[in-house]
Amino acid sequence: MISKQEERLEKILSILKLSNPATVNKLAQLLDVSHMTIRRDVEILEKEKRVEVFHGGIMLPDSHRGENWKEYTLADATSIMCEEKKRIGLKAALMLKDNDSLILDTGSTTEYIAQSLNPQYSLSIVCFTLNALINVSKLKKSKIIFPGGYFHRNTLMFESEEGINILKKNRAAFAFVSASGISLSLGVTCSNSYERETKKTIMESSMKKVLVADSSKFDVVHSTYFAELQDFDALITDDGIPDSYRLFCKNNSIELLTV
Amino acid sequence: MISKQEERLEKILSILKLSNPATVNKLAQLLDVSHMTIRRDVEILEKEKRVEVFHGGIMLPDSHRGENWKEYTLADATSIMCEEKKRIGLKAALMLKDNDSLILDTGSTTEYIAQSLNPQYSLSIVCFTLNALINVSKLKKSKIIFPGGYFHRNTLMFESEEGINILKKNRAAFAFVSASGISLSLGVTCSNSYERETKKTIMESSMKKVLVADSSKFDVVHSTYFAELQDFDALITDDGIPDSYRLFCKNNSIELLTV
DNA sequence: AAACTAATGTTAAAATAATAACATTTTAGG
DNA sequence: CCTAAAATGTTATTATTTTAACATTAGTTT
Repeated sequence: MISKQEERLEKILSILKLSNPATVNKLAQLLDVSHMTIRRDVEILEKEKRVEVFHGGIMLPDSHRGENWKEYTLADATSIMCEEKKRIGLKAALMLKDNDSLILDTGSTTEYIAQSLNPQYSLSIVCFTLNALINVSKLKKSKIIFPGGYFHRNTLMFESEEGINILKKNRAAFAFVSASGISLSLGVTCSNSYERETKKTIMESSMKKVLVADSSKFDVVHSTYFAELQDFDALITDDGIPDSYRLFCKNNSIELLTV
Repeated sequence: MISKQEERLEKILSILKLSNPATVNKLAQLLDVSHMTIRRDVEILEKEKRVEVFHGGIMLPDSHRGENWKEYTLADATSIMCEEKKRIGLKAALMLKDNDSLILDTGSTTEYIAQSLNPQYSLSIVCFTLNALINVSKLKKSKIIFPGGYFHRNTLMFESEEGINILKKNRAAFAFVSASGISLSLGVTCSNSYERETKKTIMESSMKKVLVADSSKFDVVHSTYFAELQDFDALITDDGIPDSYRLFCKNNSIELLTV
């Protein structure tokens, strides 16, 4: 025998699937019971982790929706320089106009670019990471090229010799390149040697090369060298960077955008 | 000139992307403004249909959320033969043991295979579609190879000459191949010509070739021919298939698994 | 810099939601 | 059919959120 309550629990979940979140009163009205009954039901569902409750509403937990991004993102709201990265990403996206082509390098900053791209534009986008791919695949009007290869779980990057060959066949108006270290004396570096060939090829295939990096990356050196700062046409960062870099950009006619 | 308010509006949307829904107070605290400022901002966003407001919180409308996982799946619970496909997918996944290698073809049935793979196993997986990739990327112990290339939005498939080359470098114990038509006289067919090269190469690179297809695909022909039924070592389907195929499998020592 | 305007902040009152205690109804067992 | 227990409903209280009116601050113009 199935109890009335069990039936209601399922009905509540069904309702939530269709309109998430819902209020206690709405559920009470729909199921024709008092708000306290709904509260008691919801309490059970919450203990079983089947719903999440907050003041004013009930909703399905992330895991029961498509929303469990955490698996596919490097962009963590609690991470350092998160706000700066978001601003940098937005600034980069705003450089583009309809019908532009771009190459998106790896990293969390470039993920914010992907999130900020205008869905109304018909862009041509090349990218290399699962997090970027998931974001750009939503852009219905844009053409997506994903060179692919072997998966590196920590960076969510795919890379291969053949992927490089696909990249070499393509050209882009813009390349948005990330870095984990930028130094005036030792150049621009990243953390993983497998990134090097891709990054170098990105630079060779694009017209306007834009370095995107928050200020924590400056005067920092990582293991793998892939470019000099003067190889870039523009730099988007936040205003925490040392003055020496401002001067260097001025002297080398690198467009400096601080957000 | 971009106003402070416009900046905040974007920030609010960014925050919502990462934690949906959010309360007015949370936003006020994060953005370091008063709750009234947030309210006035949210009012604007609501008028522009960019957020939805309810007593106790603000959230992104469905279309702007990660919740629309429909973007990344071919497996629609309301589609025909859905239950059969799920059972076929599970049966296929159960053929595997730890440390096995496999190639996952395109389609909704193979998506169910991806969903059914054992996360405890250390598998080596090659796949070609975004929907499969999103599922297998969760398998933390498995190695993922994604040949990549040009994106076809309707099938979520990526394909390219270079992708084929990556595939040729790899071998797998199992290939799970899908089809949109199976006929004794006209062979095994799919709907898109761009799938052909990939499918043929999958067959060449794998030891045990398993055709996965629900019974609605039998005695059906589609535009692109890529294999004969006897090229397969096993067939997983439901028991709605015509007897002629049962006989054919027996005569050609194709292992027939019905679920 | 003064005056004006727009934006933001403060506060208190009103509306809504959550909680708790108790009343009523329903259900199951004898 | 009666009783006890469980489930549900009612009501009052408390907590939270929303609204609205007004005060303050920041930005612009002259």
